[in-house]
Amino acid sequence: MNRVRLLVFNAVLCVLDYRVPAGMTLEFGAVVLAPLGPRQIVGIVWEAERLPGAEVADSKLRPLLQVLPVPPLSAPLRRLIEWTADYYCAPIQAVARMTLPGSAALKGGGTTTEYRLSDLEPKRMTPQRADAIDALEGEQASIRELAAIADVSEGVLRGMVGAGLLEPVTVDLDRPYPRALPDFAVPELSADQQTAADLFVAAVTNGGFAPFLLDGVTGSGKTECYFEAIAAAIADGKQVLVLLPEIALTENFLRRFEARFGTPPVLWHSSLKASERRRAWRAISSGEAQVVVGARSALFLPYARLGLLVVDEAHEVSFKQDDGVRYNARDVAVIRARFEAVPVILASATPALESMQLAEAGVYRKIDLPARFGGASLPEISIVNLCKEEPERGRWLAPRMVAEMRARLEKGEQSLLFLNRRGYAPLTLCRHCGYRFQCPNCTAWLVEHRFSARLACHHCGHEVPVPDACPECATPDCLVACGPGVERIADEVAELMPEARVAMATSDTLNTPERIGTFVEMAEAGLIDVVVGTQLVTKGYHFPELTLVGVVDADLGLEGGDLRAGERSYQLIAQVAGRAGRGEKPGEVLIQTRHPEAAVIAALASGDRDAFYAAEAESRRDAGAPPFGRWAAIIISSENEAEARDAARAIGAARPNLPDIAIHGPAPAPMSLLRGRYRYRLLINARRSSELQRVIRAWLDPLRFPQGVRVAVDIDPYSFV
DNA sequence: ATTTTGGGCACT
DNA sequence: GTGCCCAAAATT
Repeated sequence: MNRVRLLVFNAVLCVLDYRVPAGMTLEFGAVVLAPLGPRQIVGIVWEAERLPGAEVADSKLRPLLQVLPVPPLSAPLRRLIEWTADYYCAPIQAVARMTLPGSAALKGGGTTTEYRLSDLEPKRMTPQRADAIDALEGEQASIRELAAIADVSEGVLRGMVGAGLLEPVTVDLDRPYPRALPDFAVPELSADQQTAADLFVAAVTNGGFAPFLLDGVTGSGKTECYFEAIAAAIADGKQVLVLLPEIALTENFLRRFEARFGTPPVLWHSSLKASERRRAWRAISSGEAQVVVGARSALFLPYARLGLLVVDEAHEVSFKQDDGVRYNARDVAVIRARFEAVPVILASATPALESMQLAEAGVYRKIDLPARFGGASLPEISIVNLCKEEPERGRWLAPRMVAEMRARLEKGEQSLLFLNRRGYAPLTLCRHCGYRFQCPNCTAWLVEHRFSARLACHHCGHEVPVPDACPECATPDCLVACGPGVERIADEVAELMPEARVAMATSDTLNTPERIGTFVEMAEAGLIDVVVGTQLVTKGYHFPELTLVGVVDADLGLEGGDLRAGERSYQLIAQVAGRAGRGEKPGEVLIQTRHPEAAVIAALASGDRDAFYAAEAESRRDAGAPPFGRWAAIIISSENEAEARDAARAIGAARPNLPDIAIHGPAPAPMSLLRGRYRYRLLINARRSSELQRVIRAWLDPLRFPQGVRVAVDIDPYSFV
């Protein structure tokens, strides 16, 4: 009797045994189609001893239907899936699901029909058709995508297909990508860069696990260094994965990549269209995709010949996924490199404390790139103490900030104001009765967006038009905006310096590649005097005339008691400071704060990064926080408040009593209502040596909860909401 | 998660 | 007995 154990993508079933029909050959990792009741499901053939499950009698087993025509998942990837599920207390099938595309992409082969403008002379012309013909010049895509591009209905385009104005083109779904050329444009490197690049290249050529921490200030040329490692890998026929935070912001990165290798990389991110996702997945799993640039979800794909992993901006908190499987892509990338026996490069100008500690402990090899490439000097940083230099009433920019901006304007240079808060004002209230606009689905104020005349929740997307009168007391014109957002700062600049050309750079204004492109072109051409932006502006842009960076509120990120708040503030401000003086002219940075004595601010002002890490390490040691101790959170949520509370109490009642593990709660989470779900939370603080995951599993596994109650475990949480 | 089943109940 | 609704059981 030939039986196999499958890992199936089903929340409850997880493990199912099947009979192998005569003539079917299987290996571990094979992706197969199996019958389940009247349906068919996809499963992965797994080592039975690694997937615990009750033995089912041979007589109950049904035969597998077929082996799907994709390469089997490799042993290192299977071990990575097991490790991730184990470490993050996540269901293994939820982790495994991240490696496979939708089931259609597993079937292989196939074509799709796209459309483009034909040469035919239009007989009947309508305004919509004229618009479409204008907008679709040079485009080729599905009807739906063309309709989005031209901003006309699909009906209009179908009519044009009928009239022969659009012609169908049959496209191979799995058409190959253009080849990246390792020697397309080999750059001149500085001595420091060359040393680093040589080390990376040697590590790639030799193979084997080799973790590097590439530490270099903004503008020191980290990218060029690891591009050489990429070149070595693809010259060897190996694949490379480059993980980046927020893939939408990589226009600049892609241009640099194309300039170096002659073609763009294969992209992987959440907003790929189904056909693009499928094409990329098949190229990745077949080994044809040479360099994949992706967001954290690209980490679990089944690379056929992985030779190098790069995590750029490795300190970024967005590598921590906060829904579904709560993993940290930076940490898992190092584990994957170990299982695959390949080098991994973590690149950052402001590495996470955890990474610094691992480098100090000798686990990572630390490579420093001290100088700014091209001789540009680091900006001068000074502090504006808002307690002493107060802005005028109702304003947020201190007189010194305004004076410096005016000086830049007169010289024809640019200023950048950084405030990590979208919209006009974070809170709106009624002057008459004190009513505050709150999100009905979340524990959060509604943020006024004056641009779109709406009040919006930044957590769930809830939006209402700004009303004329207070909804509580019906007093007209009584609403006051409290606190600043970037829109309000932009207004303030426009009032103070009416002659200045002000541009806002937030995810609300720069939400398409076209808009980003226009913004960058205008800023580079000197058509913008002042940029007011959120964290969107902290990386990637290089404006030669930018000589002043103003941080509007350096204390903003320090609120909320998040254990990484200090580090995150430091990183954000250091990154945005790095925007100043990247050209010929030296840059200056002004930081507005009410707490100039705070460790973060003092370290920024003195430029003493080591002092910051030392202070941060000490406060983490005191708090038992990583890397000295460990934190975990259990988050219980339900649409029904009583159910969530009862489940949280049941978990609290079953808490283990152990000497080296402290358990706090359950208590309502700081955001006790999020996207319509009531949330309770327990926090667990443990010694580094404790077997935290095993304890949590033994604690939660026996408990059962009503349907609708979700219990999520967050190991090494970043967000404490 | 999805599908099947079976019990309880109203109605013919 | 039949149809219908909903909860419980089964799915390998």
